Amino acid sequence: MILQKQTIKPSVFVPDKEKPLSFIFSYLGKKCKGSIKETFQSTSLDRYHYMLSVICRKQKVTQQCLVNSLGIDKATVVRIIDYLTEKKLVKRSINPDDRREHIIIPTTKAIKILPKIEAAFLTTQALALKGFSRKELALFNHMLLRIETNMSDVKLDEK
Amino acid sequence: MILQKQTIKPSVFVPDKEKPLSFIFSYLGKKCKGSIKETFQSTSLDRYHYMLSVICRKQKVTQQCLVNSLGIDKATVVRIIDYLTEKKLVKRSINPDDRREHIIIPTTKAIKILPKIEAAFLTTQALALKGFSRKELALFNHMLLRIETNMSDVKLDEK
DNA sequence: TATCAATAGTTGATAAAGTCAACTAATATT
DNA sequence: AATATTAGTTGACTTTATCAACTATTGATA
Repeated sequence: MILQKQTIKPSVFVPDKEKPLSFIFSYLGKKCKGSIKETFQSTSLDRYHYMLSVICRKQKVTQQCLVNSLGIDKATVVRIIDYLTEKKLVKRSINPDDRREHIIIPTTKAIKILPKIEAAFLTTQALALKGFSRKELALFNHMLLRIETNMSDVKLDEK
Repeated sequence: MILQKQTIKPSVFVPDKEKPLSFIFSYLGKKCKGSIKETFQSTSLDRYHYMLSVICRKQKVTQQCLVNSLGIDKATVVRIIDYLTEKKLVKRSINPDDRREHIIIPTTKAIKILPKIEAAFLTTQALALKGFSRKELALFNHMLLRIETNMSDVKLDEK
């Protein structure tokens, strides 16, 4: 007879009063990122998918604009743009109307992989929200929006 | 007359089809962590609030147990426990029933600040979910649970 | 118009948090 | 008794972030 050792292996996600929202959100965020990586198997880009999609979709994206869009530090943006430039996915271009600004231009390579990135977003979303009715989807989205509004004055914690 | 320059300053959180859940969750997670830090102003602990609360509340918490509870690498757990030990908030104690296991024991100092940590969790939660009816709260919680179940097979992305 | 303040971006030093592989010690399996 | 597995540790490394100091450019103002 095999005596299975009784180890404490609690579920990561037991809903109890004590589990803070910070953990739940961060945890689900990591899960979603993991899913996107699984779906978007590409040698050309292993991270910064959302950043690149913003660059591709918006017009005249400056680095400061990305700071505002993503809520990250400008120094971090510099390094990410360096990385994407190295990968030949974007180019910096000085704005003639304000020579301080660097407009980030996606390359054709980036434009090409954009649909795959967005497909990965949709696949992940479909996986996460599987079983949600149309009404529930709308409600959930609205709830997230309300939460964001409620927390708009709170500083981000980037660690 | 002051000519206000028209910069592109989009809201961080515009709900559109293209904004991936990964970003929304991570973003709200950071917001919540920021709120907890704001609320829990303490010299004794600036991070790992949730980790410490799990240690305080559960019985016989081993490091492996924390790996399972928080979904993080065992090497990371080692370093966090080192940090908490240095701060005199926990102690390692070898389990006599299985001398491989280190049971993490909270100190009285940790037990003392636990209510403050939990109060910060509740304050943040109240802020985030402000305006939610009792019914909506239950629904939201249930939706998060469904999402977690949907994604249980997906690997985490720890970056 | 000259001066000063503000803004966009860069850089360097540093910190936090994670990875992976190799390792020890203890326990479980066969 | 030999081997496999598990818990924890360590070292080298990577990613992602911070902050402060810096340049270049533009805006405000006296």
